[in-house]
Order: sequence, then C-alpha cells, then structure tokens
Amino acid sequence: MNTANPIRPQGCTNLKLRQLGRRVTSHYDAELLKTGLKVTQYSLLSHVVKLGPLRPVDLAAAMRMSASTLSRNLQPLVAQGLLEVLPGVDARSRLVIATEAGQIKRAEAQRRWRAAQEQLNQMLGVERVLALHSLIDEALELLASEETGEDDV
Amino acid sequence: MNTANPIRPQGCTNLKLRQLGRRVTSHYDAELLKTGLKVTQYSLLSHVVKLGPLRPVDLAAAMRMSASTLSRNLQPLVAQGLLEVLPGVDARSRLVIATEAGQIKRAEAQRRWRAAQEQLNQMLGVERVLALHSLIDEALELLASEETGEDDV
DNA sequence: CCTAAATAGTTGCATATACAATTATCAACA
DNA sequence: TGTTGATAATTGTATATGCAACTATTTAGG
Repeated sequence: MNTANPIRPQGCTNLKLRQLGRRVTSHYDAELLKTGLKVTQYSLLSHVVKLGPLRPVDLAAAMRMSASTLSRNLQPLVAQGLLEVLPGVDARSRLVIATEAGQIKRAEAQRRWRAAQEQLNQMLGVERVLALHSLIDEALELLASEETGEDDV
Repeated sequence: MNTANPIRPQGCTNLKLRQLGRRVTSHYDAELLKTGLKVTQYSLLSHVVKLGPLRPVDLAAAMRMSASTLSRNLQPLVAQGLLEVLPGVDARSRLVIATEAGQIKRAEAQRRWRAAQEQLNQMLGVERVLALHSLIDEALELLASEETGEDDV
C-alpha cells in the first residue's frame, strides 16, 4: 500500500549515533592509550587549554554538556595535576585552568589525536567525514534552542 | 601556505558525535519519560523482542556493544520484570527473552519512540535524517572489521 | 581420557552522563 | 535593607560504557 510516505528514515537515530559513537570512541582511545588520557579527557583538557581560564558553567556550555557531568569529569584531570580549579571572581564561581603539565600533556595528546583523526579520515574517506561533520553541525544548530521548552514569554 | 590539503575535516569527529549523541538522547528520553524507560533501555528491550530468545553474546553483537556492558544493562530491565535470563542450551550460555510485560511495555514505548523520531525528523528535516543515517551506516560498515587488529592469518 | 585452547558470562575498576536536590552566593526591587 | 528570585557549583542516585581479570564450560588434539 504505502499510503503516504515516499521515503522515511529507517531505524533509530539515537541507536545509530550511539553505535557509531562507541566504535569511534574506541578508535581514538586506542591511539591515545599511551598518553594515559581517554578521548573524552583529551577533549576536556583541550577545551580548557584553548579557552583559557574560564568558569565551569561556561566550559560546560562550550562543550554542550551538563554542569554536573563537567563537575565530575574535571576530577580525574585535577587528580593528575593537569587542571586546576581556582576561586573565581565570584565567591560562588570558579575558574578552570590548565597547569603547565596539562599544557604539555595536551600537546603530546594532540599529536595522537591528529593521528587518530587522520586514520579515521583514511578509513571512512575524507568526503564522508566532511559530510558527517557538516550534518552533525547542522543538527546541533537546529537542536540548539529547541527541546528546552522555549516559549520566549 | 596550505602546502597540500584542499579541504580537511575541522574538529574532532568523536567530540561531535558525542555532543549530538547527548542532545539526541535527551530528546528521546524526554518523550519516553512517561514509560519509565530510557532510550537505551528501549533499544535493548526492542532488540530482545524482535530477535527473540537469544544468547547475550549474540545480542551484544547485534547491538554492537561489549558483552560486559550488555551484562549490566540487562539488570534494570530484569529487575522491572521486562526481561528474563534463562539457562541456555549450554551450561555456560544463557537465553535472554522478553516477558509478557516486556512485550506490552515495548509496544507502548514504541509509540513514544516513533513520536520522538518523527519530531526529530521535523526538527532536522527528513532529508538530513536520511543522509545522517546513511552516513552512519556506511561508517559502521567501513569500521566493522577494522580496528581489531585483523590480520586474517 | 586428559590437557590446552577457545567460548560464554560476570565482576572489579574507572569513567561518562544527567536529573533532582542541595548549598552558597548574588542581584533586583519594593 | 531585607526578601525573593536568579545564578554557580556540587552531590545523591541511577544508568551507560568498556577493559582486564576471573570463573565455568566446551571443544580440539594427542
């Protein structure tokens, strides 16, 4: 019959994203193994190095993760002496900053990350990676304001 | 100078996948909230209902997740009486099966899932979702055998 | 038949993830 | 200036994720 829909997406977008995410994470993690960092930790460290001393709330926003997740994810890096959490301008806020060791570690890990990224480009084809990045960026853009119950009263 | 590369992917594929994954997960979870299931749990339950009694190892393979993760992810669903883990043909293996309650719950959750999926199609545009699915499927295919150190000796 | 390798599953450990609740502080305003 | 609502961060609780190590079987070879 096919009563109304020409082509409809098959399968669950979330499941697919998770499956690919798992696979890709393990790819980067394998390359980063020797640095002692997981790719999630590299991302976090890298953001702090680049965005320089900044408040957790701003870091969480930049990385599009919840503040509570960030709060916990900072801990392993602080424990390793790669990051520091200093008192902020406010008595309630803080400032996250990369230590000297953190900057060095990041530079080292960045080489590994680049190798992993380029290997991925090889395996998937640069075209495909570019297309995937574009789609993800567009999707993130389109989902940015939504979902929060934005009624702009 | 730009010595050799016409266009190279900007940013980290893993970070992007994670960011979109987080956003999309929360979208589905919001819709599934009333069923008491998270989208990860819905996926698992759904696979068991569809693939019928099967061994954990096969279920993990079908869902492309590690056996250890699956082992733990089964627990909340078993605790809720939606799944059962029965002795398998082997003394070492098991059989995972959906209970009556599990099948009912899955049918209910499926309606919610479909609503979430269609809402996502709306927000992103069907074209984009189709393109994303295709890219992910292709990437999973291309990464399927790799990465395991396959030397096919 | 017995041993070694392969297979199935779980568990210890560490991390990632987020919602809800909590604590602390700050800002607006009557 | 004192209350009230907003903001910043953390913590309790629950789940997701995987590697390495472990237990229990099974199978393959000698």
